[in-house]
Amino acid sequence: MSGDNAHNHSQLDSGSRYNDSHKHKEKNKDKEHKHKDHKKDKEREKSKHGNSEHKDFSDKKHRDKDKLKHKDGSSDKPRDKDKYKDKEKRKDEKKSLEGKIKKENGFASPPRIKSEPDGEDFYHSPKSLKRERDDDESDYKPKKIKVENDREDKKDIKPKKKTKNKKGEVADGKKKAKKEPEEKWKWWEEERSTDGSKWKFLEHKGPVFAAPYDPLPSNVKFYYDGKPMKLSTDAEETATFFSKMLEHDYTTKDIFRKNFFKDWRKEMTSEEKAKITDLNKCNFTEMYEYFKAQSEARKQMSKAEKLKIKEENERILQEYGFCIMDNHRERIANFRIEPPGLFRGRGDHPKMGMLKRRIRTQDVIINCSKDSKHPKPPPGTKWKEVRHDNKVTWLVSWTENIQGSIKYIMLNPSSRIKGEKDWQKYETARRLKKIVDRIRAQYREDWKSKEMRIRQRAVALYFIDKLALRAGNEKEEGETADTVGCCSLRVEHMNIYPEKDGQEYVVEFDFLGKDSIRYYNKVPVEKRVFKNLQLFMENKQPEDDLFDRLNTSILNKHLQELMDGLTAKVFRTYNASITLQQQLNELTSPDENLVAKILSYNRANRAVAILCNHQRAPPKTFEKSMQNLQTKIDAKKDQLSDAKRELKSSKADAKVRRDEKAKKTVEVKKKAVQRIEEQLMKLEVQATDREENKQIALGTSKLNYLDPRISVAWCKKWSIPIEKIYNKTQREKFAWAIDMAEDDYEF
DNA sequence: TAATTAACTTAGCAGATTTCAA
DNA sequence: TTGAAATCTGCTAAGTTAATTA
Repeated sequence: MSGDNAHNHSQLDSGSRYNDSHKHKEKNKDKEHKHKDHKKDKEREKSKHGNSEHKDFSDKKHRDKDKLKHKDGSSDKPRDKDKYKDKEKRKDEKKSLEGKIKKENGFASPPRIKSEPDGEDFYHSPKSLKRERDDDESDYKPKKIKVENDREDKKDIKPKKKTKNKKGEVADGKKKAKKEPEEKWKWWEEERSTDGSKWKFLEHKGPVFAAPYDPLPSNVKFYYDGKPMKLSTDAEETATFFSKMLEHDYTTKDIFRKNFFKDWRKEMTSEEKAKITDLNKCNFTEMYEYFKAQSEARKQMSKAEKLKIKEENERILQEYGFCIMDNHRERIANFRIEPPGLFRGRGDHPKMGMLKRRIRTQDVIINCSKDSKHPKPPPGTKWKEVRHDNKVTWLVSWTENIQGSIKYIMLNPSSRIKGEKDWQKYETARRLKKIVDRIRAQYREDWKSKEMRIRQRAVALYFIDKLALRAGNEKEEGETADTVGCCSLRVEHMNIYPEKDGQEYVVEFDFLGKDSIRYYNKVPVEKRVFKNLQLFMENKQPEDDLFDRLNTSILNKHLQELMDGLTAKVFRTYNASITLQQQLNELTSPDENLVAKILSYNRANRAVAILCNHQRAPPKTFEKSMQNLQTKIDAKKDQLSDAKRELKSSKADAKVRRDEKAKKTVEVKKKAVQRIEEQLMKLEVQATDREENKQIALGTSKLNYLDPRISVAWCKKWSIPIEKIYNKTQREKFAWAIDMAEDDYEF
C-alpha cells in the first residue's frame, strides 16, 4: 500500500475491545451496533480545495487504530439480530411509557413475529421488502393524534405570553391546545415495516399555492425605447421577475437574457410581441425601484404589523405544514408550491433565465390514503390526480417545466420516514467499514487485470474511495451545466505528472463538480494507478471520457455484488464519518476547556468538509467582520495588560499594608486577570476558527455525511452540551442519535 | 441493453431571525 | 434600544440510484 497514503491501514489492535455479537447479550446501552472494532491507521492527505486560497489542511493525519480483523462483511448478520434483541430489551424498559402512548393514540406497532427472517432485516435493502401488504390498515387510522414536532417548543416562543394568547385566538384552536408535547415520539424504538410500504395511513391538506399575481400600481411604469408602455398582465408579471433580479449578475449574462426574452415573448400579446423586439430597449428600473421600496417598507413595518404576519404564517404552518402519517402528526418539509419566476441554474447553465411557470391545481398530483380526508382543491379547480400509493413517501407532486422533472412535497428530516432512512444510511456505511479492507485489496488487484473495463472500474473506485468523489452520471448535453463526477471525468479534467514538486506520480484534478463547484486537487497516486491513467488517456482527445468503459450503472452493479446496499455514495458517507471519528480522537485533548474542544470539533468537521469539497463563497462581510474581531482582540489585550498592572500594584500594596482588605483586593484583581485572559483566548479561538472556515461549508457534511452518533458520543464523552454542536433543527433531525448513542459509540 | 423516468438525497445561497455590542 | 453581525431556515437546483420502458 505504499504509495497510497489515503488509505494506509495498519491493523493495530487492542484485543480488549474486540467484540462481536456475544457482547450484545449484556444489558448495555448499545442501542446500536457497538462494536469496538475497526480502526484504521490512515493518512488522508489532502490539499484539495477548489480554490487555491483555501487553508491547507493537507497532512492532517487521520488516525484510528484498528483493533480487529473483522474482515468479513457477511458476519454482520448475527449482530443485527442481536441488536434486534437489544431493541426488545430497550422496549421493555420503556414499556410503561409506551403503554401510555398506545392508549392515548390508539396506535400500536404492528404485531411482528419475533424471529425476523434474518437479523439483516432491520436494515434490509429495499429490495428485500417485496412482501405483499397484509397489515390491517385500520390500526393506523388515527383515533387521536399525538402532537409531536410541534413547532412550539418551549424555547421557541420568544414573546411568550403574547404569542400564546394570540395563538389561542388566531390559530386553529383545537390542535393548539398548547400542551407541551409531553413526549416526543421515539419512532426508532418501534418496528419497521418490512413489506416495502412507506406508510399505512396518510392524510394532509395539500400544498399551499403561490400567491396570485398582484399587478403593479399604475404609476409604476415599464418603458420601451424610452416610452412608457402598459403591459398585459402576463407579460407584466414576467417582466417583474426580471426587474427583481436587475441587481444580480444573472441579468447581464447573454444566455440568461436570451432565454428570458424568448420566454417573455411567449407571454406577450401579439401587439406587445410586435413592438417589443429588443431586450436592450427595455427599461425596468421603475419596477425595480418599486420592489426595492416595498421590501424596504416591509423592514420598516411596526412591531404589531410584523407580528400579524408572523401569526398568519404560523396559522398556515399549522394548517398545511403537518400531515398525519400512521397516527402521528409529522412536519412537512416544503408544503408550498414553488412560485413562478426565472430559472436560476448554477454555474454555466444553458437554461438560465427561462420562465418557470406558475403551477396550477390541475398540474398537481395528490398522494394520500384512500380512507383519509382528501385535500380539497381550491374552489373551482381540480387536482390532476389523487392517488394512493404507499410505496412512496411524497404527499404532492408536479412536473416542472424547465427540465421536465418531477417536484415533490415530502416530510421534514425530523419525521420518522426520513429519520429511518438516514439511520439506515449510516448503518450501510458501517457495514462497508467492515469490509472496506477487502474491497480495497480487490480493487488494487484489479488494477492489474487484463480487461480494460475492470481496470477502469478499479481506478475509478480508488478515486471514489480515496478522494470521496461522487459517482458521476452522464448528463444530457445542453440541458444542464457541464459538470462531472468520477465516472464522467474527461481527459481534460486531469493532468498527470511522473514527478512534481518532489513527489512521484502526481495527478492533478481540475473539474467542475455538483453545483459547478470547482474541484482542484493535486494528489500522488500509486504507480499502478498512474500507469493505468496513462493508458486510459492514450490516443484520446481532451474531451474524451477518461473511463470509456465505465459508467455509474456498471460501477454500482459491481459494488452491489461486493455488499448488499453498497453504491458509490456509500463511500462518501463512510469516509466522511470515519474521518470525523479519527479526527476527533486525534484532536481532542482532555485538558482543553470547552471552547478549545469545540474548536477541535470544528476542525474535525472541517477536515471532512475539505475531503468532500464542500465550499461556500466567502461571506460578503468576511473581511470586515474579521477586522472587527481583530480590533476586539487588541482591545482585550490592552485590557489584559491594564488588569495585570493593577494586579501587580495591588500586590505591592498588600505587601505593605498586610491587611485583609488589601488581600481581598489582590484576589479580586487576580480573578479579573483570569477572566480577561479567558475572554481573550475565546476571541482568539474564534478568530482562528473563522479564518479557517472562510470558504468551507461545514453544514453540508454535518447534515448529510457524518453519523450523528459520533458527535453525540463525543459530546457525552467530554461533557459538551449537545447544543454547542447541533442547533435546534439539527437536534430535531438527529433526535434518534441523541437518544440512542452513548459516550462509547463507535462508528 | 440502453434510455428514460421516478424517487429521493445532497447542495449552496439568500433572506429571515436571532444575537451581540455599543 | 438599535444596528450590525452571526446564525438559522427555507428554497430549490443538482445530484444518485433503482425501477421501468423501449
